[in-house]
Amino acid sequence: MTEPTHVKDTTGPDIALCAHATLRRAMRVISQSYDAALKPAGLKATQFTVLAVIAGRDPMPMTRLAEILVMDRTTLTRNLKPLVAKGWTEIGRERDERVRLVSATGAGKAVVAEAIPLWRQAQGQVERRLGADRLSALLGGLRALTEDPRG
Amino acid sequence: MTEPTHVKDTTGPDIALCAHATLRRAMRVISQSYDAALKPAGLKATQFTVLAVIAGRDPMPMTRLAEILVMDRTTLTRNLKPLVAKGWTEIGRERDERVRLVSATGAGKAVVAEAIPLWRQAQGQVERRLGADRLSALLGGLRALTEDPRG
DNA sequence: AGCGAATAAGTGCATATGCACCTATTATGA
DNA sequence: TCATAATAGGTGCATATGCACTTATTCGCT
Repeated sequence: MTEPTHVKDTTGPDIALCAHATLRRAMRVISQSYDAALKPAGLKATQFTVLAVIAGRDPMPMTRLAEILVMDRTTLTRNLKPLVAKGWTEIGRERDERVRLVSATGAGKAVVAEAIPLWRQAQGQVERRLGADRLSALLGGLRALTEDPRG
Repeated sequence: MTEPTHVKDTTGPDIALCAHATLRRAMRVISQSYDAALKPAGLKATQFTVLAVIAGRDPMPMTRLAEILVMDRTTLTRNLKPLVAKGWTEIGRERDERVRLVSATGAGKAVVAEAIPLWRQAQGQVERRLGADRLSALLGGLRALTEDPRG
């Protein structure tokens, strides 16, 4: 690879072409949109994502959940804290004392159910904005960015 | 960080279709890639973005910089702290005592120059992965997501 | 049985993020 | 001029993020 990007001056690369800067900027904007939509349910967007995944599955080890969420294990540990504090998530044990089994409580599943229509609002806004096709292509590109080259 | 895994959810919305979850997941992966590439320069990816923008412009008020970066004003205040602490950024004053003028020091501009080849590495990886056309389309979609509907 | 490797998870540190609320300064208008 | 609004910015609180390091438990092998 010779010239991956075009940098026209000596002061810096064009931030508009930077995949990281563009992603992070979009993430900030979209997060606020989803956070606002989910506010009536008392959930942040990130918490909704975690809780929705937990709610649809059997209790599973932290590391497994982190894999599913493509999230650092130690980040997950802390992201679960407010969910446990609110009684939406439980941390259980099994024979192997090293393992923590994460699961959603009844209240947790109820909150997810309550939040789904709110989530749909935010998701609908994005869809209307880009169009279903463009959004689908966008998410596909993001997934391609995220996938393990070896996987 | 862990490897991506297929997510199938029978009770809630499919997280794979959620714009927020997909964006955030991609952001985590890409951030780590850029952070790792920029590590030799002693910069995080977010710091590089801020510093690169500052370095290419005249001193400007915090609020103006926050607008350019599409970043919350109070987030910017704190993001500048480590940059000031390392002597890469300066906060100046003008006649209007309310205003803080943000600018890059000589050392700050030097660090950006040092980091640009490292940034190119990370950017090149992403380009090779998706192809220039797909990456261009992806970033275009992300910008469309970020833009103010009212212009 | 017992030792070392592997595995599962937590902590310390530093940064990133944004809302609600606050202070300080400047502009405005009766 | 002075009360008030508008503007620029900071703080407190809570969460999100991940690397380096640590602890606890189990596995594998001899």
